[in-house]
Amino acid sequence: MKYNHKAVEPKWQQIWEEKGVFHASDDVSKEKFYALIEFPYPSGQGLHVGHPRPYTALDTVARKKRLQGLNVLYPIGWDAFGLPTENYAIKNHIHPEIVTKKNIARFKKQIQSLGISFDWSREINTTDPDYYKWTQWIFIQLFKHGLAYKKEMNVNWCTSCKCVLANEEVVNGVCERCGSEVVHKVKSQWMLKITEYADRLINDLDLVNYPDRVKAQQKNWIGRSTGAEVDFETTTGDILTVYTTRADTLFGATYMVISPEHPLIEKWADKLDNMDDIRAYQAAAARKSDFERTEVAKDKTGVKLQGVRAINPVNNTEIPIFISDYVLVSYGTGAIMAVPAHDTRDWEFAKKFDLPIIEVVKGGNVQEEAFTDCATGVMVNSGMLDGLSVDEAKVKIIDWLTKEGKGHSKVNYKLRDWVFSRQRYWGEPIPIVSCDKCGYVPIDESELPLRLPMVESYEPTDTGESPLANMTDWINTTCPCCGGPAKRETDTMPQWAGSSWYYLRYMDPHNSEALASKEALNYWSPVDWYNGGMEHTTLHLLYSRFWHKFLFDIGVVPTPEPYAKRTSHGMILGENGEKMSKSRGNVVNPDDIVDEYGADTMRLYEMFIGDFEKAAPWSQASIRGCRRFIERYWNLQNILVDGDTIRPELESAFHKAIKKVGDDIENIKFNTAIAALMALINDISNVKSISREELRVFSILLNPFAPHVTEEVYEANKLGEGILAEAQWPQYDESKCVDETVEIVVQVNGKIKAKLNIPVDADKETMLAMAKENEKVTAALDGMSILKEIVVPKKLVNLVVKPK
RNA sequence: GCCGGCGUGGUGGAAUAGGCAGACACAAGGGACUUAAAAUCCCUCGGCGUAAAAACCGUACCGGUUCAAGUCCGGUCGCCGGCACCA
Repeated sequence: MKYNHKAVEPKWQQIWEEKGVFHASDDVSKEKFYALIEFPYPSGQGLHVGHPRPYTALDTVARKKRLQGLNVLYPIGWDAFGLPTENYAIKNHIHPEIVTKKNIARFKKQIQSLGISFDWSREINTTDPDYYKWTQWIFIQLFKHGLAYKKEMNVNWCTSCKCVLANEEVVNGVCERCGSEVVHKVKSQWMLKITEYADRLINDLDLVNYPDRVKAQQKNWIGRSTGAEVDFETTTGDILTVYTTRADTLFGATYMVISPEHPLIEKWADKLDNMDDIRAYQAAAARKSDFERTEVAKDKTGVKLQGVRAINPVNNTEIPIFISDYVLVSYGTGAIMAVPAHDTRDWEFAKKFDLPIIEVVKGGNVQEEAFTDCATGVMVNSGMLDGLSVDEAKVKIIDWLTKEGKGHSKVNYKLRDWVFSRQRYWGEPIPIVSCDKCGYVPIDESELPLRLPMVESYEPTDTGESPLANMTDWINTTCPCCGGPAKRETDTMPQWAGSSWYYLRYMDPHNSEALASKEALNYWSPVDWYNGGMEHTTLHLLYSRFWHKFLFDIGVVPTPEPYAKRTSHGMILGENGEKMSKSRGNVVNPDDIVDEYGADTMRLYEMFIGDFEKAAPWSQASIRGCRRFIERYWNLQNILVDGDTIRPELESAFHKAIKKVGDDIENIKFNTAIAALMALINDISNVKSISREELRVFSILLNPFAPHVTEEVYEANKLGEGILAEAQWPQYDESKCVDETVEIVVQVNGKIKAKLNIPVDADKETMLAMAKENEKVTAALDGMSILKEIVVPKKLVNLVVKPK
C-alpha cells in the first residue's frame, strides 16, 4: 500500500480546521509559549519555496511545545500596506484594497496547504481599519509625548516612486525598492525621535537572546561613539565647537574643517574675502546626490576661509579654517579639528592643500601616512600630555578642557531620527490636523480610525504632494482644539508602521477598547521566540524595539523588550545557487512540490536542506530522499508487531534519538534532528520489526516535522486517540542513552593502531591493559619505551613512545 | 577601510567541551528482483596505493600550541552579509 499524500494531507488539514486545535487559549493558569514569524507582505507573485522555511521551522517548535503541554500562540497576519500593491493598482486600475484581498486569499491558500499550525482565528491585516486604528493611536501617543514632530528638512526623494525615503531605504544612492535615482528635496516631514532611545536600544541588547551578528549590526547602525566637544575661539570672537574622539591629539590640530552647510559661514559672510569661491563650493556640494558624494570620496576638495582663523585652545596657535564636503553637517557639530598626522582623511586633505603635519603620537612615520593606532603610541610634542599613553592622554586633556571651560566629554550617534511621512495613498493616514491657530493637533482618539478615503485616482503627484492632497472635501475639517477650520495631514505612514507593533495585536486581536487587554499583554509578553530575516535587522527589528520601549515607558506593555529570543533563517537559493527571482527564472513554487511530493515531504526537505541559519540552494533531486524517508516510515506499518514497550535491542537507539531530536529542535538544528530520525529508522529496519510502542514514539518524534502522515499512521493503527488529541512528547532516560559497550581507539604517537569494544564503565587501568594486549598495538610498541599514557574514558588510549 | 560570518568528498551538509574527519542524505557506479521500465532491496563511493591489504596524504594556505587540531592561537588568501568621508 503506497502512501497517498493527496488523500491524507487534506483530510487532516480539514480536521484541524474544524476542531480549531491550533487556537491558543487565554487560560492564564497554563504555561505559555509565543512563537512568531515575520508576517508576510502579500505580493502578487505568491509564495516561493523560500517563504515557508521560517514558517515550517517555528511550526516544528510550536508543535513540539504543544506536545509538551504548553499553551502555544503561533499567529499569522498580513503586512499589506505598501508600494508594490499600490503600483499594481495604478497600472491595472483596480483599487489596492481589492488587490490586497486577492493576494491575501492566494497566500492563505498556499500556506494552509503546508499544514502550518497557525492560529487563523487571530489573523490580522495592517490595512484593516480595526487594526490601523491602533497604529494611529500609537502615533498620537508618540506625538503627545513629543516624540513625533514635523520638520522642514532635506530628504531623500525617489524620482520613480515619487516618495520620500528613510535613510535606511536608500542603498548606494538609489532607491532600495526600485533602483531609481534618489535626489535631495527640502520638505516638511513627520519625524520620530528614535535617537532619544539610542542608548537603551544598545544597552538593552544585554536583556535579550539574539544572535551576536544581529546585536553587532544593531550596535553598528546606532553607532555610538564616545569623545569630546571642544570649543575653539576664532578671530571674530565666535566659538567654533567640534566633536572629536581623539581629544588626545589636540596639540596636533593644524587646521579646521567645517561642512559647507555650517551656519557660521553666513554669519561671517561680510568678513570673508573669498565669499564667491565659498558660495560656488556650497552650491556644488548641494547639487551632489548622496551617490556622487560617496563616489568621489577618494579625492578631497575644499576652500579655505580667507579672513577668519581659529585658535587652538591648548597652545593658542592660530590655524586656518576650511570648508569641505567630507565633513557632514548632520553628524557631531558639523565641524572638525583636523589632525593630519593621526587621521587618514585629514592627512589626505593636508597633503593636497600643503598643510603642516605635526606628530603628537609616536609610533609611525606621519610624513608617509597617518598613524592611527591608539593602542601602542606614546604622546609627544604635546606639552602636559608628553609621555602618556593615548588613553591616559584622553582622560587628562578632557579633564583639563572641562576645568578651563573649553570642552567636555560627549557621546554621539550615527543613528538619525526616523523620517515617517510618505507621499503615497496606500498607507495609514497620519491622524493630525493643521490649524492656523493651534498648530498641529492630533484628532480626537474617539475619532479613530481615521479611514483612508476611497478615491478615484491615487496616483502619485509630480508636485511631491500625497495623492490625498487633491481630496479637498476630506482635507478640510475642523480643529479638535479650537473648532476653527483646519486641514488634515495628507501624508501617510511608511510600511514599517504597522509591523512595528503587530505582535502585540495577536495577543488580543479583536479588542475594540485597546490595542490589547492588560491581561493578554501580561500573559503573552514577551514573544518567546521570534524568527526573521537578517535584512530586517536595522529596519523592522530596530523600529519595533523603539516603539515597544515607548509603549513600555507609557505603561502600555509590561516588558522593556518585545522579543526574548531572535533567530534568523538563511535564504533558499535557486538550483543554480543564485537568489530566487522571477527575472532569473529560478523560482520554485511550493504548490508544485506539495502536489508532487506532499506537504510533509516539502516541510521535511526545507528543514533537512542544511544549517537553518545559512543560505542553501534548492535541489529538486534531494527532495526525493525526504519523500523516500516518509515512505519508509509509512512502510513500518508492514513490519508492525505487538508490544507495548520499546524492546531492549532498540532501547538505547530510541532514547538517544528522543534526546537528540528534542535538543536539536531547541537549538535550531533541524537538519541533524531529521538525520537522527533517519538513522533511527535504519536501526529499526535492521531489526526487521517494530513494536506498537516503538511506532507510537517514532510517530510523535516525527510529528512536528511531518504532521499529516504521522497522524494518519497513528490513527490507522489505533496507537492512541490522536497525536494532537492526547500524545505527549516522549521523555528520555539518560541512563538508557548509553550502550553497554563502546568502541574506543588505541593510538600510538597519535596514529590509530586498533579499535576495541570495551564495557562502557571500564576504568582507565582496564582500558590501558586491554589496549596493550592488542596484537597491532604490541607490534607498534616493539622496541619502544613508553613515555606517556593518555587515557580518555569512553574515547581513546594514546601511548606516546620513543625508540629505546 | 571598518564590523560580523564562512571556507570540509562529485553535491547538500555532520562532527557536544580539543579525542575515530566525512554522520544523515543526494548524485554516480555495480548487483538482485522484473519480459522491460519504474519502484524497492543489497554493495561500492576523499586521494594515492595494492591482487588484496598495509603504509602514506587529506578539512582554503603558511606557521604555532598540544600526547592529540576541522575545532585553539598568529599570519595569508578567497567568498558572503552589513556599514562606509560618522571626525
